[in-house]
Amino acid sequence: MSDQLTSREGTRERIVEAARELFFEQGYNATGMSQILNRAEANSGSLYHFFQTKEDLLVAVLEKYKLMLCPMVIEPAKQRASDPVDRLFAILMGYRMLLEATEFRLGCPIGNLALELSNSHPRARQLIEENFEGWVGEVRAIVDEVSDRLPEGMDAECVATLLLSAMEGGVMLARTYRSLEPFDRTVHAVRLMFDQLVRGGSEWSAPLTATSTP
Amino acid sequence: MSDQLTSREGTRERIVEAARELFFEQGYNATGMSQILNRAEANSGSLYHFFQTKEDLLVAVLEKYKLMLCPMVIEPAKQRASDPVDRLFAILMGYRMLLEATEFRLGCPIGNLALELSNSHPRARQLIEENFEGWVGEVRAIVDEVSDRLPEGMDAECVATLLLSAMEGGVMLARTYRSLEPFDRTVHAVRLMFDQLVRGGSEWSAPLTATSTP
DNA sequence: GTCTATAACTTGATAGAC
DNA sequence: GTCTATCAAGTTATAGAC
Repeated sequence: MSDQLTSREGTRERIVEAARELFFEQGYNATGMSQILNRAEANSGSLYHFFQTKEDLLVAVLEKYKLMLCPMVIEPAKQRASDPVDRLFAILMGYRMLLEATEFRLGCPIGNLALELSNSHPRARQLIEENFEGWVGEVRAIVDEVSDRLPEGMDAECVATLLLSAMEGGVMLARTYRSLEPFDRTVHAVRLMFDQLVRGGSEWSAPLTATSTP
Repeated sequence: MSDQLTSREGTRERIVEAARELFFEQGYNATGMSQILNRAEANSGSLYHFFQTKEDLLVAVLEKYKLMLCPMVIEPAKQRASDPVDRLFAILMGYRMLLEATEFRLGCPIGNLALELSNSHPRARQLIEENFEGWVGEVRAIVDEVSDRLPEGMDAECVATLLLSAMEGGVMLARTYRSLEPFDRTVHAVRLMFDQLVRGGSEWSAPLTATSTP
């Protein structure tokens, strides 16, 4: 760290951040390099000094998202709730808050790029996969805390994957409908099923097997 | 019908179909008009005779998808299963089959366009909403057949919305991972929760209230 | 590392003959 | 309704001075 006296890295970071915001708001193909340069207040020469192609810049954005997962998504949710199950839904509520605050313009930046680029940009696809994998890993770690209460045939990986799918789908519907209702309906359905699944929630810790009464 | 002797409508339909395929495979912004003309084997003059702008063509594609929902998605699934709950999951399996057949290149054409265009193309956003609304309506009608077995606090609209969100999220993950595993995990989790929710499936029709034993 | 100017190409869309 | 030719603007990327 601090290995070189040269370059405060200010310009590079400004460019990555501008690209990140614009890709988030408009998508990758709809965002032009000139637009990125405007927002970053940088010049073409600077951009292509750091990144050889537009796709290289996209890669840098997706690397940044991997670093942002915990400080921006996971930790804030953990601070808002202490019970494991509540923490899972606090993560989902983070996306709900963003949808509301931006009037449905912003949802999940990764999901945004996933469908647009998975067929055409292999390096981006790989990094998007790693971003999803990070999300599922963090969420699975929380689910693991209550995994003794999961019924047979259901493991923490399954639950975490469902939470990610439901979140991404719910965000997609909310942005399309410009309403929180489909997102809320999705989360409500998951929560209700979830409560039946990890029967009893945090108060009880009695492990459950196939057929049992509350 | 057959109101005019002129124009067999062949060209217009070829253009719409070519655009539909390319938007599905590549997205809207990544598809150029010239590419559409190539695939449709038509000329620029013909295209702009039928559609004033690229967005007008997109609108025609989304109108076509509304007509395709039942014959291409709902009815085939209904033919593959007779029990209502099985029919719901047969619809999801339709998307799984498409993912598999296209090696994860094609998932849901509407979800594809939803995230790309919801911020920037109001007319498209409205039509995408109508497509989702059609899907949820068809699925809700199936859920209604077992709605007497849903627990308190859960209605058919909620269940149908969860199924759409889970499908869209599952498709997104499968296309990103280039694997059916995340899709299957998602569906498996929903199915397990579902079976607990509409306890017993089609054999039993005993309505359930809050706390009860299997 | 940053600047300006611009190359090389593609884009969505149009004009006008047929 | 179809054709060819083409426009103006925008695209990603580069060149070369500073």
